[in-house]
Amino acid sequence: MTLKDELSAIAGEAFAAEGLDAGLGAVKAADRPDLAQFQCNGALAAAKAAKKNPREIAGAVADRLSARPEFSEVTVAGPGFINLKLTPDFLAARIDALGADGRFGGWEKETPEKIVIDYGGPNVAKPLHVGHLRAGIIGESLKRIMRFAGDDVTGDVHLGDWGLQMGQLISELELRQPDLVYFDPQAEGPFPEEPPISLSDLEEMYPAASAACKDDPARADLARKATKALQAGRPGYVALWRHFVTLSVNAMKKDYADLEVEFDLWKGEADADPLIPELTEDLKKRGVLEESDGAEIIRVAREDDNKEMPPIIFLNSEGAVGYHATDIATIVDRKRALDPDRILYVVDARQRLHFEQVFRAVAKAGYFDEARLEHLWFGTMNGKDGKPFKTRAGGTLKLRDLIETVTDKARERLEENGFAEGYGEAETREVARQVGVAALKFADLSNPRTSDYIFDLDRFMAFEGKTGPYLLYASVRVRSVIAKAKTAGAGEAGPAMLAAPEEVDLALVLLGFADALRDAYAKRLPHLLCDHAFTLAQTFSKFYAACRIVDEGDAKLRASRLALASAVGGQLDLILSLLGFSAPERM
RNA sequence: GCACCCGUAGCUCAGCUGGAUAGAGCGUCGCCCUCCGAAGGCGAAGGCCACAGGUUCGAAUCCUGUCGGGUGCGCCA
Repeated sequence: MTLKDELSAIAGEAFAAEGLDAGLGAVKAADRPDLAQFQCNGALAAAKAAKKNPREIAGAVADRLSARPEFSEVTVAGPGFINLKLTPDFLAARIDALGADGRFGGWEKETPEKIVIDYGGPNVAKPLHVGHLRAGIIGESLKRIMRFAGDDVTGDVHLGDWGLQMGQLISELELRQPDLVYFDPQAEGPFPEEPPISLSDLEEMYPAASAACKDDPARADLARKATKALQAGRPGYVALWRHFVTLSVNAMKKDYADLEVEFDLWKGEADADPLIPELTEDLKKRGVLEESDGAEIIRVAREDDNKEMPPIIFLNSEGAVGYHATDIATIVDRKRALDPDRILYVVDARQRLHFEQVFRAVAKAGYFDEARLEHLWFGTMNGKDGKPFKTRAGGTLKLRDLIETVTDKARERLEENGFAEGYGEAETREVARQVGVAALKFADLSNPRTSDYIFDLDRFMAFEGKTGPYLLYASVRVRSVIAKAKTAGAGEAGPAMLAAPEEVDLALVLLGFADALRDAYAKRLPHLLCDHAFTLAQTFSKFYAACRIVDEGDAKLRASRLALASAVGGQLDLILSLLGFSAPERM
């Protein structure tokens, strides 16, 4: 139970005792911190429903709350706000409990679920670029948040490895090097272990093939035919396809590792392909598949739709599958392999219609409960001009280059501050990566998931204010002061004694973690956790500036402040890990 | 054309299951290191919440309309 839940329950009892709905007791953080710590606006709603004077109701409820031991002050203000302040003893007891809790006050789910989270979705043959950032970063954080809350979570990268783009690549190589053994229709293998091309060849071929297909229908037809042949299992094509996937995945793994994005499964569209024949039969049997213009489609429009809802093309007129079909088959595959309660998709907002279609189709077929499939769409990333992000040269920025830029910038900053002196090259490099990645990830995560946002490298690399490095700096400082206390013989942490306003504020923020985590979980919005982390770091900095710790003369006060600092350190580091990055030992 | 997302401080954005003086970071202007790490802290200036109606005791928040920006809409993913 979170602190606000607890206070809401107490206020709810008071409303109930007045013969009113207990739900009116909802307590929230005060809008006016100068007047209160928490407030309850239930009397206003109650008055509206009962046509009574809100101040009268608020007064009656406030009288009951004043009798409770938790509050030091209960007042009615304005049209009927009930303002609440907790006693220092109550807060201190909660802080003591939080300090003894290995979860640092973190919320825990009552009934855990088994969840598959599908994020990443990188395309084989295309290097990771900034467009892949958000899915990886947001998905990773949601995965960690859910896991911490108690869910059994499996993260799957879900590679784009089976669509037309594979046929485009195969046909492209066939046009360039028709003599390769892979293109002999009779060849059965075995085929060479070594790929016939390099990663950079692959990266160059894809845009070329894609552009060629766009301009030339005959060329596009070759690609479609190759796609179909691949999907039908032509040995040379399959062998070549494996090379493409391997080359590409190896490069991706390094990029994701540097970003601290980790997948449990490296499955792709192709892994669901074997289910297609069976599903085609089954869908026909269930009467959801129908023939139209030579393709096999599933109609997903509904009576009450207020917009056009095009059908899904399950098999195109060539008999090949696209991503609608593989997404449906993947759901069936996951159900069989893992039987999850829920499947979450962290994918660009532009795919909203697609997922709506897929979810409707699996519901129509009875494969999965539509309400347990969630498309957690995120906003598009734009450049400073508000248009989709491009480099100055007009191309896409590779993730690899971005990681390097960010690391170099962090390193410059470390050197300015004299960090590099006395530390080895390896440590300096790793710290620079951590700082850079924290800047990058926090900049992304601190925007609400659903908002579009402007990708501004200069702004992300400014390490002042509400940034990842600010959080890291706070964490490092907490650790540093605790270490100093130890070497100075300042004693151990002890029971909380909250006297200074900075101490009370810090205690309130620490106790707000459960609410922040629960909200971030429930809404699948990591930025709510970012906000809490920033507030925590900021409130700690104020406390740190106002209250001496190591050289505080009063031993009990010193022990209390050490306890506060160590709770901040623990909670902050925990949150950083839930966001998907971590603080270095020093910076 | 239809549907969806959005328009809040000079900039980038929170706040949107209606409630008290609309918040943060950056930028600007001041102040604070003989004091546990100044990537820090303190303070100031800065807003007819796109516009117009409506509902309400009360609207940035809900409803309608207008203007402006973005996205999606059967054989790409």
